[in-house]
Amino acid sequence: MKELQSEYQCAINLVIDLIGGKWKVLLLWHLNEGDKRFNELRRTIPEITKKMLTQQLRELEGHGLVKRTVFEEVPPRVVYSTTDFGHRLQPVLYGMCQWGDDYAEKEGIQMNSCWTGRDFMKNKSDLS
Amino acid sequence: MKELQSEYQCAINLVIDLIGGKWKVLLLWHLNEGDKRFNELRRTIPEITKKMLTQQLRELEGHGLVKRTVFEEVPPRVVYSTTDFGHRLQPVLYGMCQWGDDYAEKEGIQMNSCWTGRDFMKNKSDLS
DNA sequence: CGGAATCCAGACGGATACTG
DNA sequence: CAGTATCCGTCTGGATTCCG
Repeated sequence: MKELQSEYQCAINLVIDLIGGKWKVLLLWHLNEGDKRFNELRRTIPEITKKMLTQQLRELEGHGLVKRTVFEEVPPRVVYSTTDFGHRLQPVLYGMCQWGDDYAEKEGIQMNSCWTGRDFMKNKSDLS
Repeated sequence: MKELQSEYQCAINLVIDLIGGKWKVLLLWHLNEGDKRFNELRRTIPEITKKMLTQQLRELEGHGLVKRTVFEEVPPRVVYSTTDFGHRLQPVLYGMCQWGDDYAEKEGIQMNSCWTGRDFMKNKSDLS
């Protein structure tokens, strides 16, 4: 488990320690859609291994960005969701996504089935 | 040099490839304050080694987020700045910083001299 | 001043086997 | 189903030295 420092020069450094790395932002993004089970996340992100998924979810949980709920059933069911604080990151993730979309368009990079910034926008206006 | 994929599942993945890692977000954040020379960046971020600084700046340049300008003088002078597109990420970085500040406050983490989201806010209202 | 080259440790990530 | 445990290779990042 990655320990935070007791002191930071700049908030950006803290943010990098909290959500840096290859998977965390992606996990938070997908969890913002709604609660997800372990294997549901694996299907959503096929490239991640069980080991990495467990590890990253545990760190997010440890830093209070993700909540892990265990239902004592057989077979066991575990549901992951963002905490209120983790959820507060959503506008930022959304901004990142939009910026990424713009970059992809500018550079002619193909974007696939996944939930993108534009989809999100469309979805929001559908709701209103 | 990290090559981008020709196709992405999700814009977030593209964004991670563009500005992921330990240094890029921090560099873009500092470059948004204004153009900076190589050793100026080193002083701003004392923990980064020359190798990493060069490497990360080159990748940012290669992806069109940072511009590198060489002045043919003795001693040589090289100035780095954000491109227009790199600059478009600023609101996102600002949002990250604010969120990080909130986290630090919530968790009682000390924040130091560096340019933070709040400082930025203060600065903007000073200008207006 | 602004790098490049080299070497090395540790983090990251894959495969496989096992478990309540 | 939702993990743990272990082994192992790759690869990123850090320290140091050298260079025009």
